[in-house]
Amino acid sequence: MTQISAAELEVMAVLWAEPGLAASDVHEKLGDGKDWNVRTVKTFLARLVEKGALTTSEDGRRYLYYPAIDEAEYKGTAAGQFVDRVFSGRAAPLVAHLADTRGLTADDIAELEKLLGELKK
Amino acid sequence: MTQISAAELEVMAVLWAEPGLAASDVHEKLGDGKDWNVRTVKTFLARLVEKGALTTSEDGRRYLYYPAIDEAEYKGTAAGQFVDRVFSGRAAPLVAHLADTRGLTADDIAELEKLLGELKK
DNA sequence: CCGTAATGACCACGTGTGTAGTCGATGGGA
DNA sequence: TCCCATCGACTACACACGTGGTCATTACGG
Repeated sequence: MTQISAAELEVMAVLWAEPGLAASDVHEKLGDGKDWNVRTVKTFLARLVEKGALTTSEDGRRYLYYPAIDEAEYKGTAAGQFVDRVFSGRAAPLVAHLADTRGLTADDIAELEKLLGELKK
Repeated sequence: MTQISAAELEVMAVLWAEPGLAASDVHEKLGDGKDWNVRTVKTFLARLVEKGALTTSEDGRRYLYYPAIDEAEYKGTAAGQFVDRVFSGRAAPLVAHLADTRGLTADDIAELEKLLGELKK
């Protein structure tokens, strides 16, 4: 599984949210904050296709892009790798650190409790 | 804050666990699994010093290396960045994904519950 | 005392990544 | 009809990273 870089991941996020966009559309959606040249965005799209993370369908003389990997699956794997890399595989300290440095909201805590309740079953 | 790469982080882990080692000691401690050439380890050490993540003290004709950044602080920041990058800043989905793809152990769950109990206060 | 092994300083090199430019084709508005 | 904006294809390039080599020096065991 070739790695998806930080910048490429932002492109994936756009297409996970709204599959079937053309390069210029992706560029537009990214506009918020990111001010990448449209050619830069096209480079990322091309690399993601090369990596097998996106597929294309032709639409006239342009391409529409679709995610070829599942969002949930990717994120799960990424989370696992991160926990391994930084926290030696232990999830609890990760949550502790998150709580510490950025403060979990009450909502986060409630959500986590609900989650734990389900996990215990 | 220049980024610390995956390989460099393993070196940091050794020195966080046991500060004041020489390059060859670090190489030895890494032996487990990693079979990096001692020169490779030295490259990482040098780069970490350059990045300001380590400091050195001379010990005869060699250096002893000490972490210059705090472990907990680094991990907290890294966790925050990861959650931002991959989970749009939401911690709960991250835990959900971890639970999903790698299965939290009963111990993990217990630890998280304890943590949440404290956070609620 | 002498050679060997280890040390730091510096160098190398292929691949990935962020950031874009050039070029030839082409669809659409003036 | 004709020119421009836009598209994909290809190219560029500096810096990071993983991996390790060379070289001159020096401490230590025999």
